[in-house]
Parts: sequence; C-alpha cells; structure tokens
Amino acid sequence: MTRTAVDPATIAGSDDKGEDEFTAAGRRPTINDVARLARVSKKTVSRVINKSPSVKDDTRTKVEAVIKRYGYAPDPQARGLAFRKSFLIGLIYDNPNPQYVIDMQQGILNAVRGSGYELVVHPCDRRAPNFLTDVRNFVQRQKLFGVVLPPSVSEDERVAQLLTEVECPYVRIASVAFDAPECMLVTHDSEGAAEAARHLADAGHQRIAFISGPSTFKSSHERGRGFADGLAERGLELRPEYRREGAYTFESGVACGKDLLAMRLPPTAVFTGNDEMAAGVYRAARDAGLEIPRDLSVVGFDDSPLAERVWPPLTSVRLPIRDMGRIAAEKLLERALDKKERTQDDGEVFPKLVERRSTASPYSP
Amino acid sequence: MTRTAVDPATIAGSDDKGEDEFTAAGRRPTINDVARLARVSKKTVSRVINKSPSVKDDTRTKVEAVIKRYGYAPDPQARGLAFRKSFLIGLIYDNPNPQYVIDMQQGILNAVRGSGYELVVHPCDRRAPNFLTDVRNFVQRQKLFGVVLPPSVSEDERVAQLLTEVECPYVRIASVAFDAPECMLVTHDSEGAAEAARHLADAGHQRIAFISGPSTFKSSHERGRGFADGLAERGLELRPEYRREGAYTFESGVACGKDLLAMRLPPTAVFTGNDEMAAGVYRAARDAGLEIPRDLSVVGFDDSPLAERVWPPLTSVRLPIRDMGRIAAEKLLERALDKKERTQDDGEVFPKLVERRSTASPYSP
DNA sequence: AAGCACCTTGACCACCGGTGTCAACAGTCA
DNA sequence: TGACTGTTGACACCGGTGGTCAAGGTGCTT
Repeated sequence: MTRTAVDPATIAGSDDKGEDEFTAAGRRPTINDVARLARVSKKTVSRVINKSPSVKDDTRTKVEAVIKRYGYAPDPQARGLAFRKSFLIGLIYDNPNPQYVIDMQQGILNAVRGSGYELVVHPCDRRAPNFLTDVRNFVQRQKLFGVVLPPSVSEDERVAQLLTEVECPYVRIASVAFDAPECMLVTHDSEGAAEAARHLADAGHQRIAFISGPSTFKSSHERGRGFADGLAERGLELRPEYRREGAYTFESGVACGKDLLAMRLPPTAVFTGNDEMAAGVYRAARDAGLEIPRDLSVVGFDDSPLAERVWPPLTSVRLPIRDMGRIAAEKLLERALDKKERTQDDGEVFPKLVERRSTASPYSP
Repeated sequence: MTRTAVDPATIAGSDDKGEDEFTAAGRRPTINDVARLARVSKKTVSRVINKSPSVKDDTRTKVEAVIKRYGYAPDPQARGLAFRKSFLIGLIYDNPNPQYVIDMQQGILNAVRGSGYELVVHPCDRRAPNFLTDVRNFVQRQKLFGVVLPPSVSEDERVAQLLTEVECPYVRIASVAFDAPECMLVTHDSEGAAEAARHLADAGHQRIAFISGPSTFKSSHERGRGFADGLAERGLELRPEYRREGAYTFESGVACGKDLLAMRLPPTAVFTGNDEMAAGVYRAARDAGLEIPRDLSVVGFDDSPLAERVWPPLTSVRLPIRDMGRIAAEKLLERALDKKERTQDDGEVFPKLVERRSTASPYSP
C-alpha cells in the first residue's frame, strides 16, 4: 500500500519552542535529531510523521513525545522536494474588491491554520497577454499543493484546463456548477438576487432596474437571471430598457445610475451587482436631487463593510465569503487526507438578504 | 569568495513555454537536462544561474541559450534546501483595513514580479498568547527570505528581536524611524497630520478635535503629535478635552463622534486617525442633525476608496501604500543582490492631503 | 515444543534538484 | 620549469522520502 497521505498537522500545530540544545541556538532539530533522541531510526520517525499504519502504538507515542518536546517540524522544502509537491496553497484572483479578497484569504487561512500549509497570493489580470503563462509558471514552479479560484478566474476554462494538465488540484468558486463536485464551490448567487427581487416587488415597485457587473463575469448573468426570475415570481418583468452593464466599480455605478435616472420614466428601484456600484447609484441619486429610499430604493450585493458606512445603510445580499474560503481550502486538504473524513459542507453556500434602510415603497405624490 | 547572491530573475522572468520533450508532457527540464543539452556539468549550470563571475563568456552564453530555449527555471524548493533559505517573502500583518493590506500586497508583488520570489501572507493577532510562537514558527519553518512588517506589527520590538535571532531580514514600515535605516521605511505620518491641522486652522476653526487610533499603534501618537504641531504653527492648541481614542473602526468613530458632539461646546472640526473612523463621525453628525461640512468639518487619514464613496466626499491624508509595499520589498531584495545597485528611494515616503468637500469654514449664524 | 505467519523496525541505498568544497586541468607569465 | 590564475567537474550534502530486505519479536497453529 502506497501512502501518499500528507498531514503534518499533529506536529506542525505544536506551540512548543523546543528545549535544551535547540532553545538557545537558532538551530532547529532535524529528523535525525528526533531519531537519535527517541532511539529509533529516522525511517521510523518518517513513518510517524506520515501516519504510516505499521508503527506500534508505544513507538509512535515515544516519537511523538520527542517531536513535541523538542518542537520538531519537518522542513517543508525537503519534504516537498521528495514529494514533488509543496505545502503552499495558491490564491489566484482577478477581483477589484479588497474586502472580498481579504475575507477569502482569511477564510483559507482559517482552514489551514496549524496544518503546516501556507497561503501564497497571486493577483493577476485575465486580459494580460501572458496571463496563462504567468499562471502556469506560478503553479508549476512552486509545485502548488492546490489553488483556490474565486470569480472571475474560476470561470476561465483555460485556467481549469491548464491546472488539469499540470495535475494541480483546484477549487472553483462560482455562482453555478460547471465542473466536478470536488472542484466546485457553488454560491447560488441567483437565489440571493431572487430574494432581492421579491423584496422590491413586495414593496410595490413596478419600474425596477438592474445594473449588472461586466459580462465577463458569469456571476453577472447569474445575478441577472435570478433577479429576473424573482420578479417573474411576482408577475413582474425585468425590462431590457432597465438593464445596464457596469464594471463592478463605483464610477460605473455612478454612470449607469445617472443614465437610468435620466430616463423619461426612471426606475423607482435599482438592484446592483455589487455594493460598490450601489454606492455609485447613491451618488447619482444625490446629484439628481433624489432621496434614498423615498425617491429611489437601492439593493446591493456582497454586503461589504461599505454597506454600513453609506447613508442610508444599504440593503444588500450577503455572501459568506470567509466561509467560502474556508470550505474551498478544506476541499483541497480533504484530498490529501485520503478522503477519510468528509466535512459536512457539500460545496454549496447560499446568499442571504440583509435588510437595512435603503428600500421603501415607491413614493406616490 | 563565497557567493550568497541569489537572483534567478533573468531566467525566472522568461515567458517561454519550453520545447521538444518538455512541451507536451507536464515535465519541466531540470538542471541535469540543461547540463546535458549544453554539454557542461550541472555545477556550471548552477554557476550561470547564480551569476558566478568565474564562468567563461562563451560557456555562459551557451548555457543561457539552452536555458532560454527549453524554458528552464530552477526549482525553488531544491535551491532553497541547499541555500537554507526559501524564496518566499512574508507579509505579517495585524491590520483591520482591507484596502491597506491589499495595496501593500500589490506593492510587494510589483517589486518581486518576475524575480522568482513569491508572497506568503500571514495575518495575526498581536494580543494572542501564542503570537510570537506563531510568528517564529512561520518564519523559521518556511525559512523566509525576508518579511515586510506594516504597522502595527512593525512597532513590536519583540517581533524585531525574534527576527534578528533567527536571522531573517525584515523591513519595518512605520511613521518614525526606530531601527537601522536598511530595516526601516518611514512614512512621516506627522507631516500629513500637520498638513491637515493647517488646513483646518486656515479655514478658521478654533475648536478642533482629534480622534486617534488605539494607543497600541505608534502611528496614533505620531499623527496626534503632528496634528498638534500643525495647530501650534497657527497659534492654536489641541486641547485634551477634544481628544478621543478610537480603535480605527467605524463603530469607534461613531462612538467618539457622538461623544464629542454632545459636549457643551462641541468641536467645529474633527481630524480622525483613519477614514473608517471619519465615516463613523459622519454617522454621528447625521444622527445629531448636523450637516457636513456646514456644521462640522471632517478630515480623515488613509485616503481609502471609502473617502470617495461617502457624502460629502472626504478630505483625507493619503499615504502611497502601494509604493510603500514596493519599496519595502525592494529593500529586502537589495540585500540579495550584494547591495550593488541601490534604488533611489531612501526608505522614506511622505503623506499628502487630498482635499475634497468635507471641510469648510465654521458656521457662524 | 516446534513451526509458522505476521507485525514492527532498522540498515542501506537511491532519489528529489539544486549547492558548497576542493581538486584537476588548462593557459599565461616570469 | 614553476607559480599563478581562470575555468571546470566529481563528489558529498541539504533534509527529507520511497523501496528492499532482513532481523527480531509476537501470537497462532499443530
């Protein structure tokens, strides 16, 4: 039986500082030191570290005691060299939203904390000519253990194909499933958008607009589709003249907002693909002399901190981004643990509408 | 002469995909392949990679041609194992501001792009009991090439001492210098704060308040000192009763703002330690029925995107955070390049006041 | 009691893909 | 001819891993 399992967690999580000859000096114990101190061969130490089943319990205990006592942790470089793998998880992203990225990082780190894995971040530009080469170099040279792909990189089939080619495990985070379940974390954006639609429809709005993100994001379509479906449930239609395509930026939100409000029959409610653009609509409304929510209801997407900082506080659809990062990383790590233990999470999360004070019934003078 | 120089840039920056036997398969060429194809020993290839001066020019040319043709790049793990160093730069931070962190990351990555170094992020909690052990484990196990320390971690002498112990180069980013020049990047926050003070004083304000960040940040004191100095220049005093200590969070901004505005003689202008708290003051002012800037002038610090998204747009002191990240990383890399080439940047940056629409002369009815 | 299989362990070697050390081999100059 | 310098390669090593095989212990069977 070949064991490819790799899990230094038990030892890497140790908070000991080491002792004796290893305290003062900067020198850390090696596997040879541990072998000597435990009076076993280094091969046995290796067996313990890699959780080989053919080690007697008291030998294991003895070795683990020495490991813990002297704060030994295997050198990831040496181990990686032998395994032809590193213990680095890559986060490849092309996302303008800092809060999204930070939360995702935090989530991933929560999952790998104390496991000996580390997180390497790699922002990129999907439109750059050397984008794919860059990603390939990054993944292959670092021999990444796995990568997490949030939108919009997750939607790029070229990236998925490339990672398959170089045999690098990945988890794609996206609003709908378009890959094998173990490679996907589905966020069901459409559900959240539908909830926003029902919320606005139930408030009595008829002229309802939608500002999407760029069409290069699948989530843009998905949020649009969910929103239209939600309106349809209430017998309303998302009319083409009330649709605009933004760029997920504040500025594009201002522009689309101004454009919508300049219509002969402007909308009384706007749903935007993210909070940044909602903030842009706030600006447009203010410039048009309109008051939110009296003259215009606004709903955003992301529930970023910004939603609480603008006035009035923005009703927004929340995605549990930290959890997403955590689950994605867990899915990667599962593959190393021989799939023994599966977490409860099935690779799905659902958004949820957070109601604040930016929506009201349409004003009828 | 022992060469510790490490600079795979020339090759790591290559965008070639390789050829022949290395194109189709996932297999990448090793140093042995290059040696064989160039008809030299692998040691000589190693010499070329490490820019050893004792290689004949035509040998070097020959080897470099093969390297380029087959898209060879040395394995960072193997190299690291031999060097007892990795090619990973750590960013250890304890900072609640996502924009700050993302900008810093981006700056660091700009500096190391194409150099073969990668960025490993390590958020932490300075107050956690295992904070130092955690940092030590991270740095030592990964054998980090160097670390960048933004505030507030940069201000922690225990961290600096620990890094010195384990012989890990670091660059501390802070508002004042308190370490050797090659270890410091000074941001001179006090200058920006003074500029804010002069701006408010020149507008005619007399009752001027300051909401600092937590006292665990040296920058809090530094910004306060600079602000007081700026006021003093104009013959004004920063009175103790107009000082509050916040936590760099929106909520703390609201609280301190409400507290100030409830005074018998409330301030007519407020300077806050960051933009988040300024947004909090906005909220407090609105809740008190005050209009900005008519009834209250506000100046923030950071010039985060938030400054443009609130209404009215916030006047704020800008720090060039991306540049700071870039310069910090460059300072680290310089040490590898045998200090031959020094960049122009001396390890200093200066903040700058960005005037928007949140300040005016005090309202006198 | 002997014979047997099985479990556990270690000794040893090769290997991952690079680097340091040192010696050998030019070629040049005195 | 010898000393010196510049260039190159053989070999051990970084700190782990896998593989093979044999030694010793255990428990089981007969």
